[in-house]
Amino acid sequence: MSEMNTKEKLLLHARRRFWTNGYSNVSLRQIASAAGVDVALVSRHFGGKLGLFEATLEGAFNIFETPPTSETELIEAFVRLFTETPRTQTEPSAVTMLLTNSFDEEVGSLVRDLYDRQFQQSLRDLLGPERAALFAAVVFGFSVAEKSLQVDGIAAPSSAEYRRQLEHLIHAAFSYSG
Amino acid sequence: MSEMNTKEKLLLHARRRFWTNGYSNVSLRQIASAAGVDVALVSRHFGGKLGLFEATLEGAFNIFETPPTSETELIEAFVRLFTETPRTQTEPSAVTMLLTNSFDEEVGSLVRDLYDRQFQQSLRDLLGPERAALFAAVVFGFSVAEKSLQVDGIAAPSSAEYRRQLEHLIHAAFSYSG
DNA sequence: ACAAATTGTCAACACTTGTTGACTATGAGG
DNA sequence: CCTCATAGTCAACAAGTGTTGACAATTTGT
Repeated sequence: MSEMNTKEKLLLHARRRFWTNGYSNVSLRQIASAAGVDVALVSRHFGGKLGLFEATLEGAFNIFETPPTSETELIEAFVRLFTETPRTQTEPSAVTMLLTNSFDEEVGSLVRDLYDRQFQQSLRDLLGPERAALFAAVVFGFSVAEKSLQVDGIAAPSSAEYRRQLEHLIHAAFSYSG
Repeated sequence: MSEMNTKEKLLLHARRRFWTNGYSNVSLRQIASAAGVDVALVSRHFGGKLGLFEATLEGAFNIFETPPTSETELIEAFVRLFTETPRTQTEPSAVTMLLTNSFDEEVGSLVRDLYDRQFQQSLRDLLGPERAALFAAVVFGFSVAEKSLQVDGIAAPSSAEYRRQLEHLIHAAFSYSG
């Protein structure tokens, strides 16, 4: 970690804190301190707090090596986004980022638009609006119950049981006929 | 609204702002200003910011006239909690409150504990941990997709179609066998 | 080696935050 | 009427916010 330059260090810790605690609940001094760097360098490298946050969104939903063509391919990638975390196990996932930031007054619309443009849109094109919506609802509900409310009875993510529960509901979403 | 005393006015606007924007994202001055009241009166009447927030949680999950005894009764009440808002249509719902506050560092555990103690607990007792969890996941997913991400394809709440979509997924959650 | 651009350091800025204390109504009980 | 607790007003506080400018250090290009 010491072999990163300042920009990378800031970006790493910014993503960690912004994604898990929400944009408005994190101060630049907290991030800079965690990165072992002066606060002023944020404005220098990223133009300000908002610029730093936007930089953390780079490739947030970029989970395809190649754009998906079939339903199964897209669904598989989607499930992967929600069950795995981007780098290590301790890093917050893109789903957590959505839950903590989509309500924020300053970056809420930014985050929602990004999600819709980079993800929900392709879901809609492939599945149609109703099934795409139910699909997203199911998969987000799982994340909320697990990450946000920490409801008992939901298996640990990345476990086989978790996938089984999730796929059961996904199947239900697909069997919906408006 | 002018026939309310200061304490009631503060409570009303505090609930509105705390529940829709999250505890840390709202300042006492915003609330006091919206209520047309001096800031210092918050500490006078509620002891401080945290006391005011806790006061807004009074009866947040209190949607039963009488405690539910059957599954259908409990499910009905649960669906009502998620599709209706407590007072008027413009007031934030308890679900919104959970989504905006359960991640907060200062009040997150408070809110999560309250939800579990006052709601998920009785769900678990009646349905067992797995089905209770899936049930909560389904119903929360709906709220996230609608309120937080504003996904297209999900019908407006309190519409018949919304209930139909929701009940379809709920039925799926109940048909799960671990 | 020199000049120039980039990167880092430090202190200050204007502003907002929650909270407190002194002071002034206001109104009820003796 | 006087007293006194409750309610409201106002100004200040220490702490924390994002951002900026002046300066030093370091790296880069020639």
